[in-house]
Amino acid sequence: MVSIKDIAKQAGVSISTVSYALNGSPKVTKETSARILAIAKELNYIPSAAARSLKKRETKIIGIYLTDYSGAFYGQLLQGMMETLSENGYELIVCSGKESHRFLPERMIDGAIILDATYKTEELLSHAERGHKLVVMDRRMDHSNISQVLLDNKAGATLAIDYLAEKGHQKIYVVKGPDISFDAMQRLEAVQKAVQRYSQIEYIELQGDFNKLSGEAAAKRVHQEFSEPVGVFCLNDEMAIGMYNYFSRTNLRVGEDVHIIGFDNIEVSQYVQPRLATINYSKHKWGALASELLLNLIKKQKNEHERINVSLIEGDSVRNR
Amino acid sequence: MVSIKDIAKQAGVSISTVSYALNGSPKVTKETSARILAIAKELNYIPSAAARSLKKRETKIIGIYLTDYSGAFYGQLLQGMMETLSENGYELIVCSGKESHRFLPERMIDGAIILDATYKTEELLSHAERGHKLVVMDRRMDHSNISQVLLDNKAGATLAIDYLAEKGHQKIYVVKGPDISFDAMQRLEAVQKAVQRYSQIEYIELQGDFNKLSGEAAAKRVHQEFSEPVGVFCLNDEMAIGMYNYFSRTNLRVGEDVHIIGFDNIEVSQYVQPRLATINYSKHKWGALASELLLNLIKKQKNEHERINVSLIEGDSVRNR
DNA sequence: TATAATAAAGGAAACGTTTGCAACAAGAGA
DNA sequence: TCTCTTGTTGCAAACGTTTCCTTTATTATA
Repeated sequence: MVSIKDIAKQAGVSISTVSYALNGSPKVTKETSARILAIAKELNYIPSAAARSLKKRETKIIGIYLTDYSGAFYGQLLQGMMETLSENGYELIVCSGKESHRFLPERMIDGAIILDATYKTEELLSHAERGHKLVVMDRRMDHSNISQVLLDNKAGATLAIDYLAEKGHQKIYVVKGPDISFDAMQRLEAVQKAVQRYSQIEYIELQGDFNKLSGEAAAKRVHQEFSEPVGVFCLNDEMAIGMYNYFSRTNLRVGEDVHIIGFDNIEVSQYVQPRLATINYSKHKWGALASELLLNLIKKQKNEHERINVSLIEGDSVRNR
Repeated sequence: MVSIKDIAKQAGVSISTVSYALNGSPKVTKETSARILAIAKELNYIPSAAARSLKKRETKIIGIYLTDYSGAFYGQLLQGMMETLSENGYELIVCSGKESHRFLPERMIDGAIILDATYKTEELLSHAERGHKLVVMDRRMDHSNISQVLLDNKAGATLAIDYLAEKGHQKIYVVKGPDISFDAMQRLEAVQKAVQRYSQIEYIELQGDFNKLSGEAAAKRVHQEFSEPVGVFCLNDEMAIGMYNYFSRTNLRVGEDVHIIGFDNIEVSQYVQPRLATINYSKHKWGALASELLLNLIKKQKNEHERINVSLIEGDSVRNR
C-alpha cells in the first residue's frame, strides 16, 4: 500500500510537506504542491482512513440507529438525513448488528442519531457523559450533548380521536403499541385525555405491538365483540393494515362497519381500499432536522429541542356513523 | 481516553501483556489476565477501532451499496444480510452519501456488496484488482475477487409474458426500465425472446425508469392509444403501481381493460385493488446469499456465481381477455 | 552591511494498537 | 551442577497520518 512516505521519497521532500500539500495547506508553495499531487496521483495514493482518524480523533461519519429497516417508512427518513449530512462533508451509515452499539464509544462515528427504542437510555446518557454527541428521536432526554426532535404525538392522537368523534363514533377501540415505544406511550396518553372530553364515548384499549400481526389479532377481538359500527384508532398504520388483512376475510367492511384511522401515513396506506385515514408528518423533514441538530451539536456545542408537526389525512376508512 | 498503556501502568505489566490478555491469548497466565481484565473494566477501557484497524488492516465491517433506500423492498434484503454477517462477527453498514465510495479503498470496510447500478464497473474491477472482495448483485462480473448472485430475470420475464399470453392477450405493452439497470436489460431481452414465440402477439415497448412517475406516464400512453383490452408487463412493481395511480383517475379499469403484471412483488402490490400479478423472489434469501458469498470470498478466497429463483404470483390485475 | 522579518521545508513525536523476538525464571533431565 | 525445555513477560518496531517546533533560505528594513 502506498503511503505519504512513498510520495515523500519519490518527490524528495519530507512526509510533513506531503501531508501539508495533500491537505491544501498554504504553507507549501504552489509548485512543490503541484509536483507532490502529481506524484500522489501517479502512484495511485489512497489515504488511510484508520491512520487519519487515529490521529485526528474524528471520522466524519455519523451513525443512525434503527430498530429494523422494514417499512418504506425509513426510506424518506434516511434520504432526509443523507442530504443534510452530505452537504456538510459527513457520511451516514446505518448501524445494525449486535455489535454496532460499539461504533460510538470506539470512535468509528462522530455522532449518532437514535431511533431505536431498544437502546438503553442509561447507555445513551453515559455516551453523552463521555462527550459523544447524540440526537434522540424516540425519547425525551436532557443533556448538553444531546439534542432531540420528536413527533407531536399528542396533537396527532388528539386529531385522530376528534376525527372519529366528529364522524359520530361513540364506541372507540384503540390498538396500543409496545410499552417500550415512546411514541406509542405518548399517543396513548393523549388518547386517554382526549376521550375524556367526550362523555358519550365508550373507550376500549386493545393490545398491539406496532406490527401487522398484532393488528390482525386486534381485529379479531373487534370482530368477536361486534354488534354495531365502531371506530378504531390504530396507534400506527402498520397495525391498521393488519386489520384490513383480517377484515378482508370477514363479512365486516372497513369504512362501513369498522372505521379505522392510523398514524404515520406509510406508503401502503394510500393504496389500500378504502384509503386509510391517518396522521401524517414529513419523514424527510424529520430526518433532515435530526441531522441538522447533530451538526449543530458537533460544531457549535449547542443542544436543541425540536418538534415535528403532524396533520390529519382523511380517508374513506372513516365515514359517518 | 484510557488506553492499554494506562492499564499496563496500573497493572505493572507491559503493554504487550495487556494486549495479549485483552485478546484472550494463552500466552499470559490466568491470574495476570484476570487482574488485567479487572483493571480494564475498572478504568472503563474502550479499545480504539482506528488503532486496531490501522495495525490489523481489517475492520470486521462490510458495506452494502444501494442506489436509494426507498421501497420496503430493501428492508428484507438488509435483514437477510445482517443475520448472516452478524453470526460471523461482522457488522453491516449501508453506504450512502457521495463520498461513501471511498470506504472500500480507504479500508473502512473489509468488503462490499454492490446493488447500485451507478457504481462504475471499471471502478469495481480496480477495487478487485487491488485485492478487495466484492459481491455484485446487479451485474455480471468475472474476477477471482468478485462473487455474484443475480436474479433469474430471464425466467421471470418469460413467466410474465407467458402468463399474459395464456390469458389470451394479443396486444402487449412492456414498460421498460432504465438502460443502466442490468435487471431491466435482462428482463427486456427475455421479453423480446418470449414474444417471438407467439406470432399473433402485437408487442410495444414503452419508456420507463423504474419509478412510479414513469409508470404513470406509460399509463397515459396506453390510455391514449386504447381501443381494446391490452396486457402490460411493467418491468418492476413500482411502475405498475404508478399505472394504478393513473388509471384510478380514468374510466379504464385494471384487470378489465388494462391487464397489468409487474416484477418484484413489493409490499404494496398485495394491497392494491385488484391485487397485482407479479414475479416474486425471496429478498431475504438474496441478501443472505450475497453475504454468505462475501464471507466465503474473504475467508476461503473462493469466488462463486449464484442465481436466485423466481416464481409467478397470480393476481386479478390480469384476467382472461 | 548587518539585522530582522518572512517564507518554505524538514524533524520528530504522537495517536493506540499488534506482534515477532528477546529475556528471564523455574523446573526437568542428564 | 549444568544444560535444556517450557512458560511467562517485556521490548520495540510498525501501521499511516497530523502537527508542533526547528531549521534553513530569502527578502526587506534600518
